[in-house]
Amino acid sequence: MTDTPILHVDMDAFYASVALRERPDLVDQPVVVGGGGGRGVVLAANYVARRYGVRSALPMTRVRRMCPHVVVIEPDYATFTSVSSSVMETFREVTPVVEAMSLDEAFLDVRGSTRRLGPPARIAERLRSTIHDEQGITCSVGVAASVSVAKLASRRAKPDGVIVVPPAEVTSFLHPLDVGELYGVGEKTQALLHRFGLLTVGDVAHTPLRTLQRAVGDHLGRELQHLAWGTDRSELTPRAGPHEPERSMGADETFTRDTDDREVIVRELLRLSARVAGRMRSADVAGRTVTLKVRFADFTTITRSRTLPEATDVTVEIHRAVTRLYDALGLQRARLRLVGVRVEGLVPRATVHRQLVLGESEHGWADADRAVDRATRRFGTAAVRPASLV
DNA sequence: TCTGGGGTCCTAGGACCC
DNA sequence: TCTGGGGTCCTAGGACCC
Repeated sequence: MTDTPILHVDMDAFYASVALRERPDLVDQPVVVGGGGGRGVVLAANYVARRYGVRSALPMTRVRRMCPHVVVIEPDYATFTSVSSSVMETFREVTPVVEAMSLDEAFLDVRGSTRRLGPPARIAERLRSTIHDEQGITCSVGVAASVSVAKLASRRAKPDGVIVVPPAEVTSFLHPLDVGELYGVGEKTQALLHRFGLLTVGDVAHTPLRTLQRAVGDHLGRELQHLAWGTDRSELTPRAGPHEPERSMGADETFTRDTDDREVIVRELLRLSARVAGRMRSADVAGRTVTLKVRFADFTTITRSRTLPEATDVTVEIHRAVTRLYDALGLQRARLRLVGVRVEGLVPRATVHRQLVLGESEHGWADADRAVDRATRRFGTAAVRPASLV
């Protein structure tokens, strides 16, 4: 038995590390993976680039100013996904209790593995060397009794290290940290807590629950108190992939240039509706609530949603719903930066029984979609498009 | 030439029902 | 006639995570 059964394994600069396997000549140069053109942001930066202050989510325009000789590599998701699958397989050779958080990180519960493989720290090193040998990338591992402490430990261990935080050391590890380090505390909540004079995790730990809840709300207040004492969950939910099954599916796209042209916008909504509906059909789900997202040139963002009488996975129906929502906004000359389409309330398609309204005949759009799906599978996405997109 | 795209969860108010 | 909870659904926004 072990008192630190939770491992958090996190690949170091995952996308950048994978990209650099193909370009070993670049390892000593600042490299970022991300959309190079126009309005992209950094997906991952290697550690050389980080010395210039380059971080994930930074606009590429700023990156080029900070580090003019940076090398920008376009993301190759197919490769990222396949490396991720192999890494997750490696995890499962250690324990069946793996909770994947994303392509590049997962929690492992090794309670059942210590008899066979030794203490958690040894398991962590074994994982690290296997992944390094098989995939040519490094990772860091945090080991603790609970999920959030393990996660903070892996961050501290980066890059290419392991940190074990035994129960007796949890508070001395956690309490000096800034509140912003806690999971669920982002920029806004950090600023709020700082304004209340709560700077460190220790400050939060020693604040009465009621006070905390008045500041950040009932739910988050309680959550923070647990995080601050390391008494968050230690049970994992084994999951094969990052999200499974999904509660919503959506797609959005930033225009290369802001636009107020209804025709351009409605056509983009069709493209996005087709993308979302297609993914819903391949996942065998349908959904009732359709949401339009609009981001204006000044970056303010609004959403408008509509719940349909019946769940759908039909491109034309989703497109019709978001187009109505868009028209109902009554925009005049407002320039849009981004539009998005999302369908929520997903249920297995098999549970959806369409009731045809009396007097309304089946339009055949669902059949048309399935024909498109078949053609797409045979000839690729470029082969079949709605007429207005050709 | 600032600020992507995929998600999840929480809050809060109003409608509606019991 | 006045006063009430509780629960669920819908909508909009916001914060957060990777």
